[in-house]
Amino acid sequence: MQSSATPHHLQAIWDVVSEIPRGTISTYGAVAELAGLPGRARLVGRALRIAPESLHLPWHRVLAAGGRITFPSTSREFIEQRRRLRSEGITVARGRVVCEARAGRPSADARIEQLWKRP
DNA sequence: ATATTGACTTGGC
DNA sequence: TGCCAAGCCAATA
Repeated sequence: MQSSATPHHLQAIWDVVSEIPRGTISTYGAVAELAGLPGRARLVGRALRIAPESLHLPWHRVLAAGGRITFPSTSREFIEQRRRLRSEGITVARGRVVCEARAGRPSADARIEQLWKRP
Protein backbone atom coordinates (compact mmCIF):
# COMPACT_ATOMS: atom_id res chain seq x y z
CA MET A 1 0.00 0.00 0.00
CA GLN A 2 1.13 3.51 -0.63
CA SER A 3 1.97 5.49 2.44
CA SER A 4 1.74 8.66 0.43
CA ALA A 5 4.40 11.26 0.97
CA THR A 6 1.78 13.92 0.25
CA PRO A 7 -0.69 14.50 3.08
CA HIS A 8 -4.34 14.53 2.15
CA HIS A 9 -4.82 18.19 2.96
CA LEU A 10 -2.10 19.29 0.58
CA GLN A 11 -3.64 17.30 -2.23
CA ALA A 12 -7.07 18.76 -1.44
CA ILE A 13 -5.68 22.28 -1.67
CA TRP A 14 -3.91 21.63 -4.94
CA ASP A 15 -7.11 20.17 -6.38
CA VAL A 16 -9.13 23.25 -5.50
CA VAL A 17 -6.54 25.64 -6.91
CA SER A 18 -6.31 23.68 -10.12
CA GLU A 19 -10.02 24.29 -10.66
CA ILE A 20 -9.90 28.08 -10.55
CA PRO A 21 -10.83 29.12 -14.09
CA ARG A 22 -8.63 31.33 -16.17
CA GLY A 23 -9.54 34.99 -15.72
CA THR A 24 -11.00 34.47 -12.23
CA ILE A 25 -9.42 34.75 -8.82
CA SER A 26 -9.79 33.42 -5.30
CA THR A 27 -8.24 33.87 -1.88
CA TYR A 28 -6.21 31.72 0.47
CA GLY A 29 -9.06 31.61 2.92
CA ALA A 30 -11.68 30.65 0.35
CA VAL A 31 -9.48 27.91 -1.07
CA ALA A 32 -8.92 26.55 2.42
CA GLU A 33 -12.66 26.36 3.01
CA LEU A 34 -13.41 24.62 -0.26
CA ALA A 35 -10.64 22.17 0.53
CA GLY A 36 -12.41 21.35 3.78
CA LEU A 37 -9.89 23.22 5.89
CA PRO A 38 -11.69 26.28 7.25
CA GLY A 39 -9.52 28.79 9.04
CA ARG A 40 -6.33 27.41 7.63
CA ALA A 41 -5.40 29.95 4.99
CA ARG A 42 -1.74 29.77 5.99
CA LEU A 43 -1.66 26.16 5.01
CA VAL A 44 -2.82 27.12 1.54
CA GLY A 45 0.09 29.50 1.20
CA ARG A 46 2.45 26.81 2.29
CA ALA A 47 0.86 24.24 -0.01
CA LEU A 48 1.41 26.52 -2.99
CA ARG A 49 4.95 27.22 -1.90
CA ILE A 50 5.87 23.54 -1.90
CA ALA A 51 3.68 22.47 -4.81
CA PRO A 52 5.51 20.39 -7.41
CA GLU A 53 6.26 22.45 -10.50
CA SER A 54 4.93 19.58 -12.58
CA LEU A 55 1.39 20.31 -11.42
CA HIS A 56 1.43 23.65 -13.20
CA LEU A 57 -1.04 25.16 -10.75
CA PRO A 58 -2.56 28.57 -11.45
CA TRP A 59 -1.11 29.84 -8.17
CA HIS A 60 -1.27 33.45 -9.34
CA ARG A 61 -5.08 33.33 -9.12
CA VAL A 62 -4.90 32.94 -5.35
CA LEU A 63 -4.74 36.25 -3.50
CA ALA A 64 -4.88 37.41 0.09
CA ALA A 65 -8.05 38.87 1.60
CA GLY A 66 -9.28 41.93 -0.24
CA GLY A 67 -7.59 40.88 -3.46
CA ARG A 68 -4.12 41.81 -2.32
CA ILE A 69 -0.89 40.27 -3.52
CA THR A 70 1.04 39.19 -0.45
CA PHE A 71 4.56 39.36 -1.81
CA PRO A 72 6.74 42.43 -1.31
CA SER A 73 6.06 44.82 -4.19
CA THR A 74 9.66 44.63 -5.33
CA SER A 75 9.96 40.86 -5.21
CA ARG A 76 10.22 38.66 -8.25
CA GLU A 77 7.11 36.78 -7.15
CA PHE A 78 5.06 39.95 -6.97
CA ILE A 79 6.06 41.01 -10.45
CA GLU A 80 5.38 37.57 -11.84
CA GLN A 81 1.96 37.24 -10.20
CA ARG A 82 0.90 40.68 -11.40
CA ARG A 83 2.10 39.87 -14.89
CA ARG A 84 0.16 36.62 -15.02
CA LEU A 85 -3.02 38.20 -13.68
CA ARG A 86 -2.88 41.01 -16.19
CA SER A 87 -2.28 38.55 -18.99
CA GLU A 88 -5.66 37.06 -18.09
CA GLY A 89 -7.40 40.39 -18.29
CA ILE A 90 -7.40 41.10 -14.57
CA THR A 91 -6.63 44.65 -13.52
CA VAL A 92 -4.05 45.06 -10.78
CA ALA A 93 -3.27 48.39 -9.16
CA ARG A 94 -1.26 49.20 -6.04
CA GLY A 95 -0.69 45.54 -5.33
CA ARG A 96 -4.32 44.58 -5.45
CA VAL A 97 -6.92 43.40 -7.88
CA VAL A 98 -9.41 46.06 -8.92
CA CYS A 99 -13.03 45.37 -8.00
CA GLU A 100 -14.38 45.36 -11.54
CA ALA A 101 -11.86 42.71 -12.44
CA ARG A 102 -13.21 40.36 -9.82
CA ALA A 103 -16.89 40.72 -10.57
CA GLY A 104 -16.55 40.46 -14.30
CA ARG A 105 -17.08 36.74 -14.48
CA PRO A 106 -20.79 36.09 -13.87
CA SER A 107 -20.62 33.00 -16.00
CA ALA A 108 -18.49 31.07 -13.56
CA ASP A 109 -20.39 28.15 -12.07
CA ALA A 110 -21.79 28.20 -8.54
CA ARG A 111 -18.96 26.23 -7.04
CA ILE A 112 -16.42 28.68 -8.31
CA GLU A 113 -18.42 31.66 -7.15
CA GLN A 114 -17.88 30.48 -3.62
CA LEU A 115 -14.22 31.02 -4.16
CA TRP A 116 -14.62 34.73 -4.11
CA LYS A 117 -16.85 35.88 -1.29
CA ARG A 118 -15.89 39.40 -0.36
CA PRO A 119 -17.40 42.06 -2.65
C1' DA B 1 10.97 19.57 23.63
C1' DT B 2 10.41 24.87 23.18
C1' DA B 3 10.57 28.90 20.11
C1' DT B 4 10.08 31.17 15.83
C1' DT B 5 8.37 31.70 11.17
C1' DG B 6 5.18 32.23 7.51
C1' DA B 7 2.49 32.91 -0.26
C1' DC B 8 -3.29 34.15 6.00
C1' DT B 9 -7.70 36.33 8.15
C1' DT B 10 -10.46 39.09 11.07
C1' DG B 11 -11.45 42.60 14.13
C1' DG B 12 -10.22 46.81 16.62
C1' DC B 13 -8.30 51.32 17.06
C1' DT C 1 -4.98 53.84 4.88
C1' DG C 2 -2.15 51.32 8.44
C1' DC C 3 -0.46 48.83 12.50
C1' DC C 4 -1.45 45.37 16.12
C1' DA C 5 -3.22 41.31 18.57
C1' DA C 6 -5.34 36.71 18.18
C1' DG C 7 -6.29 32.63 16.06
C1' DC C 8 -4.38 29.31 12.90
C1' DC C 9 -0.77 25.18 12.62
C1' DA C 10 3.07 22.68 9.88
C1' DA C 11 7.74 23.31 9.19
C1' DT C 12 12.27 25.06 10.97
C1' DA C 13 15.59 26.26 14.09
